Amino acid sequence: MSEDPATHPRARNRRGEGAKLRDEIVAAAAGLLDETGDDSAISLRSVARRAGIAAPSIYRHFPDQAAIMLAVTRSAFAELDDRLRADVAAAGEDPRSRLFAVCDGYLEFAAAHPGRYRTMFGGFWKPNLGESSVSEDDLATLGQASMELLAEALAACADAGLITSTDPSADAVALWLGLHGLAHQRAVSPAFRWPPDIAERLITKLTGLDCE
Amino acid sequence: MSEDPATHPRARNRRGEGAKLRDEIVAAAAGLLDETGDDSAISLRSVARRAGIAAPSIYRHFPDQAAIMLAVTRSAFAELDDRLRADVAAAGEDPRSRLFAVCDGYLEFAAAHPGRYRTMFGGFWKPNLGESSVSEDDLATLGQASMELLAEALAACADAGLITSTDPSADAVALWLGLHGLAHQRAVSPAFRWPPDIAERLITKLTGLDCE
DNA sequence: TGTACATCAGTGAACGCGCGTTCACTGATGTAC
DNA sequence: TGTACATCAGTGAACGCGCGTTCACTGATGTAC
Repeated sequence: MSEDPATHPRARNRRGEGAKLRDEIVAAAAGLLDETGDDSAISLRSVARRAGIAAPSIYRHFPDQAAIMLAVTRSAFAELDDRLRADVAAAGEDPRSRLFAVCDGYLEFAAAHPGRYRTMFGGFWKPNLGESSVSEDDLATLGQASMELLAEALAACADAGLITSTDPSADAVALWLGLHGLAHQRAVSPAFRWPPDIAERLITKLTGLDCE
Repeated sequence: MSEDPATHPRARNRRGEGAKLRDEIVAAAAGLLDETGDDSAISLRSVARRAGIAAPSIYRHFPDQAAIMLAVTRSAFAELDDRLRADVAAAGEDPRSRLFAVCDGYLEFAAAHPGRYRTMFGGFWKPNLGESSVSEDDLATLGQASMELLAEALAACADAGLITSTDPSADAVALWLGLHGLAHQRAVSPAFRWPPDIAERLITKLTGLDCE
């Protein structure tokens, strides 16, 4: 990362450390996404260029180009999940603080990585299933962990009597949809004049809790 | 439309009616979007093939490929706006019915044309501004009409005392974000097990009105 | 300790493809005289 | 009314490009003896 690939092509890994390149490839793709915000800018060749390697070198680590996209998406979801878990842990024991921590963390992640966020949830890049190495299951399980984290935080508020809900898991989906709508659309249309308190407004309405 | 372009290439327009082809090109692009749901499947050449014409014929009507995307997006927004206006007019004078008519119409449009919806709001296909014929203003004004329609319907409910709002226009944005989150994510992940009442749940929370 | 060799990380050249765009054109149709 | 001609709608061939992928390869590094 400290080397400029254009001038110092990159040192080859030592024997037995070839797997390191795999991570560098994923990082290069994530970097491209964050910078261009356009997943059509991610080609096997552009990722290779950015990683400072020849295009065919990718095939030692990924069977095809869809596999790179899956790997970068998976790693982005894992990063989101880690972040949310850390946020909720840092929020202490109060269910209400924990719920807000998840919501805020979610929105901050999307704001910090709009390009990656769009790729995670945009539903484009979808490989021609069957022609590529990526299966339907690979895609279906992607957002699950973060969704469950949100559902747990909301259920804890219901258990504590802070909110009343006829169906906490459906309410969690509704809350997530609102967060997603905001996160996604802010990534897509940063120029829109968003009301400054739009996040609090949305969260308040969807959780039934005041933001204080 | 009744002709199969593969077998009957299409009759050339009469003199003075060349502009008809413009509409056919836009319709072909919209058709591709609805069928494939993938805006990378829309190339100048794929649109030409579908319209039953040679690729260069497009240049009589559009300066470049970004202009086609803008035209098809514009026409999709116009279609959505027309639909919502018709729905709200059909709902009569009750502000509450009118508001629900806009919300339901919005979600139905997205469900009926998921591919087009993703292209309208997905924020991909964004042309390299400056290199193409499409300007930033062209993009900024796109969703405005429908957004205003929603804001008016919500403001009418506030005026009628059906809801209390500290800021009706910000609440309209929040409501729209929820609708968009649901519309978008249903288009992207139709396989997810959405709670059956998710739309009512979301609209109830965001408007502060019961769906009865 | 020295050396032959298998393994491993990564490369360079080439392929066929679909793309956006350009160019000079064709042939039907309406119009001026 | 007939005919020459300008206009218009649309075409076919070609271009250069970046793409994903394949192939046979290179050269450094660790290991067996």
